[in-house]
Amino acid sequence: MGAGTAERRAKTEAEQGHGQGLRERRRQQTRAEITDAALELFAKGSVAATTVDEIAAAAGVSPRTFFRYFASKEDAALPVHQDFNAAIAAGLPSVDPQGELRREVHGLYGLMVQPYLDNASPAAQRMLQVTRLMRKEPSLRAAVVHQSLERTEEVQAALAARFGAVHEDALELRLAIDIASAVVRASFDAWASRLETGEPADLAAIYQQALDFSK
Amino acid sequence: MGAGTAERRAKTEAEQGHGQGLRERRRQQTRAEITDAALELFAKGSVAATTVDEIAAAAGVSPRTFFRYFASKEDAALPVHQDFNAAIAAGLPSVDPQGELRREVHGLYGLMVQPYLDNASPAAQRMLQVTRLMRKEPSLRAAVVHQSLERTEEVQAALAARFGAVHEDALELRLAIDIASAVVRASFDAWASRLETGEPADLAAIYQQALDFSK
DNA sequence: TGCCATTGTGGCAGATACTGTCATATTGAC
DNA sequence: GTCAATATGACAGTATCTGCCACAATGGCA
Repeated sequence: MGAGTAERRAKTEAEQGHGQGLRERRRQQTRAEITDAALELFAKGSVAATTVDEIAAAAGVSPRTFFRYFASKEDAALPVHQDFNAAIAAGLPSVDPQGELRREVHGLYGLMVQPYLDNASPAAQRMLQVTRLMRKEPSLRAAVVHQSLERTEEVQAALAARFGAVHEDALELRLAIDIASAVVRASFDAWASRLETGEPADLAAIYQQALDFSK
Repeated sequence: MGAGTAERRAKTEAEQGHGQGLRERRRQQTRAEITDAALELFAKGSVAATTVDEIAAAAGVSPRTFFRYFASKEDAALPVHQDFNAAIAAGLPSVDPQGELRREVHGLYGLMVQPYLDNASPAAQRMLQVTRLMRKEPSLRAAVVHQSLERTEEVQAALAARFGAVHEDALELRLAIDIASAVVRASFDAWASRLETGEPADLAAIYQQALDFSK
């Protein structure tokens, strides 16, 4: 295994260039396979009728491993919504502590829709697929709300620190976050709903409408 | 049918006056006992550390019976929030289909806070106890949001029918409901929060502040 | 008052979700 | 090439929740 080993090493380090090492890339791949399996099974049958064991088998991993990637079968179908956490984290530094509360928070949550403005993009197609499924599955909607709730608590803490004494009252901050979150969710829902019925739907326009209405 | 039969009939109907018969009253009593047991155990330990078996034992019923009353241990602590459904149902007829959407929906959801405006009332004390517990227990918060989500779907259907063609667009209706719901939840939370820290707190004033802020 | 349909309850078995732990294999750094 | 870190799988165990059945309590009706 002399030359073979060296070869393997070189390959490994080259791969670190984009994916942080083979290990991490393999992890992302497994994660994606679980998600694909879950979405397919959910679409074929239903969320309730699909077991974790089935998803794990379809993805080629053990049930135990499934739970190392996702906390529940619902979460397996919604990794898209975890990207939201990244979007929020990335946008936090841009929040102006002196700015108007509602405006700043809407600006922050508006980042969530950015990646999906082009209906034809793969990201948008994926999001549409999930949102469509969500419209039929109450348990998925509940899971999204659950994720949203957890995110809310973190965002509130982060924003409270950032706004400091300007908004020491938690009431308005919490409300601003919940409203911004509702605007985003309603926009995605309406977007998927309209495309489902064949209507043309522009996510940017829908989001703007929702935003205006919320004020 | 003799006089005896008539007498029994009358007695039965008299009981229906407050409790709809002994059966229903007994049911309410059992329900309350389960809730009390759950709240006590949750407060003593934590929601996660408390099992359904323990709650059932403390309430003097079998675990099987527990699940005939509540779908989960979290729900057992939150029957208060099911009163919301009754409040909404009662208020639906008063919604003006010609009125402004946001205004009407806020009017409807505002009914939820009505029973708790007097801080000293037993209902308010009970609500405070639950809300305080909720602030420490993420799983209870999640359960409340879950109940809220289910209620939302029903309310949306009812209001869509009531508003008819005036608001054929689901986006604004959904958003109005979600915002009104968030206003109520944030108000209760701030109310409990301020009383917890010893501050004076007027639920009516807080709700008004939240309402103004949301516009 | 007595009969009967309805309804509440408990016990049991079982499916499913999830977690801790250990042994094993793979990866990656030196 | 060796060793530490990490990923996986298998296993056992706990908790949630449901269907089913037998039994008891209730309430309508003759």
